[in-house]
Amino acid sequence: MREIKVKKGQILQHKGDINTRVYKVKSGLLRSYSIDDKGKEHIYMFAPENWIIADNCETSTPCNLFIDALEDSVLLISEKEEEIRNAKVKSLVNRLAALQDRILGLMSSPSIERYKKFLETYPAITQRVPQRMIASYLGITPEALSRVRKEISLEK
Amino acid sequence: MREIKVKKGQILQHKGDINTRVYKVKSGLLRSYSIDDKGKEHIYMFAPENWIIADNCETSTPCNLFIDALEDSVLLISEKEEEIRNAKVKSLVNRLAALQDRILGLMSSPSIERYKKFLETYPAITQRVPQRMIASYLGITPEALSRVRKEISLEK
DNA sequence: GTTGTGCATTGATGTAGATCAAGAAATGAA
DNA sequence: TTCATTTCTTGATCTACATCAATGCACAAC
Repeated sequence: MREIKVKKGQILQHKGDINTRVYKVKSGLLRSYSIDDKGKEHIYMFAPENWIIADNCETSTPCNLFIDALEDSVLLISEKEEEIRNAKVKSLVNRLAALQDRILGLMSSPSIERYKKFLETYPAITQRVPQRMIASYLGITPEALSRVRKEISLEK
Repeated sequence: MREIKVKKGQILQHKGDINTRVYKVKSGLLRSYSIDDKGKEHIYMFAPENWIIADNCETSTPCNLFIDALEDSVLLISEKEEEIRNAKVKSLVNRLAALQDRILGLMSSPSIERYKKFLETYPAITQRVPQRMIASYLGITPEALSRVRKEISLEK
């Protein structure tokens, strides 16, 4: 378990790496994302202070995700094996609950609802990343998010 | 931890219930699903033999999911608290990995790719449930799945 | 200052998949 | 068996969101 500092833009993990590390964010902001066949980025998660981020793939298989820093950050790095020994079941179950919500949202809610929920759930993130990244997290294009925001502003 | 038998169609858990139970399937097949504002069902998961199924919500809060039996089944019921004590971190991490795949698939793959992957990943389930339920799991309508299947049959 | 470079917005058009409606085929019950 | 119910398919139309393209803005580098 050691501490490192990374600069904004630095890539910690590439897709295809065999990476056995887990990152805990002490300060700053990381994200994980995939790049699809057409070269499009899809953000899987944001990790601000006190969050833990890693690819959930098997310890020995190549990662599916990239992880990089959206802000200058300070991280604690630990090995997955160690993490598996220390992880609290409770916090994993909470994470399962969040993913369940995300899946059901993707299947049943239109983009405007997903965006409103994001604003409620992660108000701090909204201030810290460009809108196109929120769009990517929501599974829509920046253009679509821009129109959603316009529609919300007209509702008021 | 007790064993019960349930008939096909029997509902084990309603959305809104405070349900602290976890079901392990000894034989048969369960599913969990939500119903959205427009009354549409969205299947969250299928649980065949040896799978564990439950709503991932907080122990004390109302569930988001329905759980029912798609076949006559034999189940082992345990309490969530007990389950949290006994759960293996490894199996939870595997589940996280599966959900990660599902989310990235919903965001980046067209329905035909999601269906092909489903066939590879859960070939047994395909034989046991009506197609409209697979459509529901994939986040598309039965009509759309029917057309996807037609397209696949023409590819060959 | 000027000249990028990335981001947000807006408009025009395209498309995957939804919805609606009708038949056909399979399944189950009496 | 027959009748009813559910499931699957097919066609016509609709819509949410994507794509493509142009413009305006902010902010950083020089």
